[in-house]
Amino acid sequence: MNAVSTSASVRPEDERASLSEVLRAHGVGPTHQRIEIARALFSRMTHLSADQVLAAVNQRHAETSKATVYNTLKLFVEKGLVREVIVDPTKVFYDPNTSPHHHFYDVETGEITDIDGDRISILGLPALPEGKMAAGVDLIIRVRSSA
Amino acid sequence: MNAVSTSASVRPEDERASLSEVLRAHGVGPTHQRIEIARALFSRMTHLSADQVLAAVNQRHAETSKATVYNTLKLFVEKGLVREVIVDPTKVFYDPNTSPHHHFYDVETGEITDIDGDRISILGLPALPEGKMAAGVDLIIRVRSSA
DNA sequence: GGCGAAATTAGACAGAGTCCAATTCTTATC
DNA sequence: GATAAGAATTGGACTCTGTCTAATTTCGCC
Repeated sequence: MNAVSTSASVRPEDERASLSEVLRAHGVGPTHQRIEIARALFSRMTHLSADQVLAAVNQRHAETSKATVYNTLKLFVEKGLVREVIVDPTKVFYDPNTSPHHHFYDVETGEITDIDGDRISILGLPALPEGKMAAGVDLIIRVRSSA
Repeated sequence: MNAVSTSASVRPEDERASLSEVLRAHGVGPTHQRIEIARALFSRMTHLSADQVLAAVNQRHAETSKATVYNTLKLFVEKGLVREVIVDPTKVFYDPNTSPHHHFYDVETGEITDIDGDRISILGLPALPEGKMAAGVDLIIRVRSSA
């Protein structure tokens, strides 16, 4: 289950209010733009790149600048609202699913699919380097069409 | 053990000849530039970005263009001479170690360290998506200075 | 409503990587 | 060793993602 559930019966103003709550709960002051960006991510629950977020948010009429999208995504990552997924050398994806999980990455189509973290154990990891602490474990399985 | 061992006693012309052999063995026609790029990677055995390779190759006097470095690194990846390591959203690293292994990535310093693949088992991986085959498994442990 | 702080903005900028048409090199053949 | 055909290399313009900045707008609070 995730931070925001988006059932079909939620009235738009209630959705905005509940997104506002979620932002506040994570120490993020809610603004129009941040709420729209959060909605773009949480209502889709897929992995979006910054420019996909920009396009989604400005779909009807432009309201949010590129700078704000980048600022906000960075802020959301810091505050733990979304996770960065780095699998593609040309752009970063943002993942509204923050529970521990891993990814399939289709190198041909660019498609990213979640792998539930519960089912996976990684055995035999060596000790972390001296004076370091873990900041995240990303397991990425690259796949392509079978011949 | 790796494709090319570089002991201190190897004469430069022998090193070039043996790199030539390695390239041919992987279906890559040897040229001056490709040999120099291979040497930059294999003599260091560390993870280099494209522009670090460019700088290394042109250290004494410029001899190889940016386009060639990019073309060649892509070719080396296709032919299995080096592996791409995608951990940093701003640049790709190239890893001359092609045996199965994983990486520590220090998010503060950018340092990349190998984790021997022999010691690690990943349990519980789900079936690959329909019609897909694995193209690589990358486990990345992000680390930072402990508080 | 008004004020100070925080957020947003347009657009210039930076850096990694790509593309292209012209040139140069490799290699196979003689 | 010379030649010709194909392969590789080149500079430089270009694209794209992401950053920066100074000016403006909005937010939260009294």
